[in-house]
Amino acid sequence: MPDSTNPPNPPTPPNPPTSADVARLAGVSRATVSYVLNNAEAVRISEPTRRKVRAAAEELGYVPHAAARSLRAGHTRIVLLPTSHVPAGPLYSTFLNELQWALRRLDYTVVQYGSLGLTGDEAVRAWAELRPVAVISLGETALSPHNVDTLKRAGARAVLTLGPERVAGAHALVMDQAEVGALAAAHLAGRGRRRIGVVVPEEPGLDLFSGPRLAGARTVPEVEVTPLALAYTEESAAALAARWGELGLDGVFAYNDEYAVLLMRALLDAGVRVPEDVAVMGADDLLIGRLVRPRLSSVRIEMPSGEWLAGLVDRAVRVPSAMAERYDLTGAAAVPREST
Amino acid sequence: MPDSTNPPNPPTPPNPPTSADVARLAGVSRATVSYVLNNAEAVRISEPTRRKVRAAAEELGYVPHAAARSLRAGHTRIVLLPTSHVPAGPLYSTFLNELQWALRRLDYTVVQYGSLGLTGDEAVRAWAELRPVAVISLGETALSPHNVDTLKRAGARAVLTLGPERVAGAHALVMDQAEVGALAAAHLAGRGRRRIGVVVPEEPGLDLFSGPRLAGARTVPEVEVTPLALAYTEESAAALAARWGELGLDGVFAYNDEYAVLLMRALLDAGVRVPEDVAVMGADDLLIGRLVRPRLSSVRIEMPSGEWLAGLVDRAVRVPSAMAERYDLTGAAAVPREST
DNA sequence: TGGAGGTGGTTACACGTGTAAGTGACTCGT
DNA sequence: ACGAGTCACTTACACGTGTAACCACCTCCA
Repeated sequence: MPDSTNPPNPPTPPNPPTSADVARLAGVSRATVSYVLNNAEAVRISEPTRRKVRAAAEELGYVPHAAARSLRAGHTRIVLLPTSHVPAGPLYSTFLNELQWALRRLDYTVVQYGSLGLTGDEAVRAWAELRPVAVISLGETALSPHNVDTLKRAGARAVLTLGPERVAGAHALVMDQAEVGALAAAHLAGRGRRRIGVVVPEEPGLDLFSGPRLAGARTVPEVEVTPLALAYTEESAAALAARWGELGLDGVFAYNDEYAVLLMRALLDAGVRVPEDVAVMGADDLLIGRLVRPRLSSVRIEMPSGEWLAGLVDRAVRVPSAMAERYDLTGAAAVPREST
Repeated sequence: MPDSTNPPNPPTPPNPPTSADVARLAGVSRATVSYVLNNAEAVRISEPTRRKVRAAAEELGYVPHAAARSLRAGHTRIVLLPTSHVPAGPLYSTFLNELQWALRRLDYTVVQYGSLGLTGDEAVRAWAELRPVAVISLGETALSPHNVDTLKRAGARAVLTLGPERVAGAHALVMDQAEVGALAAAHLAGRGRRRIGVVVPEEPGLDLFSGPRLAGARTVPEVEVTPLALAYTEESAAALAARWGELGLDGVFAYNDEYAVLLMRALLDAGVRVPEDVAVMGADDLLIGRLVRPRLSSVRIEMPSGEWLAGLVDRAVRVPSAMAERYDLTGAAAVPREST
């Protein structure tokens, strides 16, 4: 018993108070404290005792220990969100924010976990240590069926993947980014363009999106595709615009409205006319595309709302069986404006 | 012992394997398992035994239970990041991302925690349950000294606040958003403008930034300030531009480059000339401001890098005493371009 | 031969919590 | 007056881990 005669503000706070401390101060057993503080209804505790316990807890500033609690309970309410280290565009980042917020509202604890330089297996084991009740893999690293198994053995009741294809054992939200590229290329082809460039961001971490979008553009037979690396800086865009003539392109699909606006600006500054000399197309239908002149053509994507996904996770956790294994989030449409 | 004769793929995975299961399979005691798997050097274990244990752990897919571990250890490596539910601009959101990534690299577990509709005290108690080793309050709700005390009693070795003023007991990163507003207003005044509007976003959650920026603008004696509510949509901007004439303003400071670009577009579309009729000024010096015409004047802000802040947190955790109580992150400068 | 010292383990406890099962005191109906 | 039944608690165990303390065995030297 190290703390006799509690000073009001000890210079070195000794230890977080436990329910045993509360029990001692209230003059009851630890079990009673637990019953009172958890509002147990099956056990009858007199009102005066309840007040004593609550007062003692208040005075000590008692806060239960989440780790001990979930150790005892055998499960957590942690939802693991392995994220890459790049913001990946406003559309995606808004979605992510919504998702976190909605999960919090459903009383889950959201834990962000970057996989660092670890291999897939190492990363998954690190995730499993937290015993998350659900994992939402956003596709930075594709999960193997074995990984899904590891997570489920560690107590995960739901493993969701958001990516281009489905993973065995997990619930999959299949969203086909290839279709975005295909729509863009088809739209450019419809405008009579035949030799188009596809901007691939140099920033790492976007591969999951940029790869399929490029591949999708290649599936359109009428056009010939040239990949173009571009960093999200004015210098990089100016350099690309400077060698534009020798590329011989009459259309360009720029991965994203942000990259598209950047490139279009550089092209205009270099004297290339849009859309006369080159048609420019973005994606994600961001507000910025409507604020520039000429207005940017784009591809609108149906992102699921964060609330919807959070609700899906919640259902999957509560009734793991009664869930579809695959949800198709197809829904993209070209939005023609002035730049094509 | 429910699992005799382990089938390779049981349809219902029974329970996550524990170190006791590993010990049983390897034919050693649980302590030996712990020593081997944690590479304890103080205890001597023969090489054949080590291999047996590792093999057993591998076969069972054993993953340690983080909650049990940190319960025993008496501390965690959780860094709590109470965030608001709005992205709050690219500058800030990039910073946040950097921070999370850097913390992960230092082997901390980042937990995002929105405070929902809870009161300050309730929210802080919810945070304390996780026994985080550090809390980085990003100022959504200002912490009271009592709150800081609660967190420290719960084991937090460092509480950092990022906001306009310092909180007793916590390490403070004081970044004065008022200066941003003052600089913008002063710059407009220097261009001869006297009646300026200050755009205040209608989106909730930005109050912490927009409030001080507005107040800062008001500290400049030469100008008269009119607050202007604006949502981040084209409709809202168009509506504001439509009644521009009756406002009688010759300058506007728009909180953010994004809001500035939005408003400037609407003004130009409504026939208001920039900068002849009205000078427009943004903040945060985003790339977008350099891509529009006329180029947007802005206020550049020295945000600390995420790595820097992560390093600071790490030092605060390891040597709580040897730390300054206050860091001033002042460093803003007007960046004149064509819109003023 | 016998004790000192090293080798390779094991036994036992603590961390903080939730809850099933048990217990003593009191009331009540016959 | 005495078993049955309620009330208001307490006792005891389990969750999974790390580590200090203990112990059996072997080797080596006096």
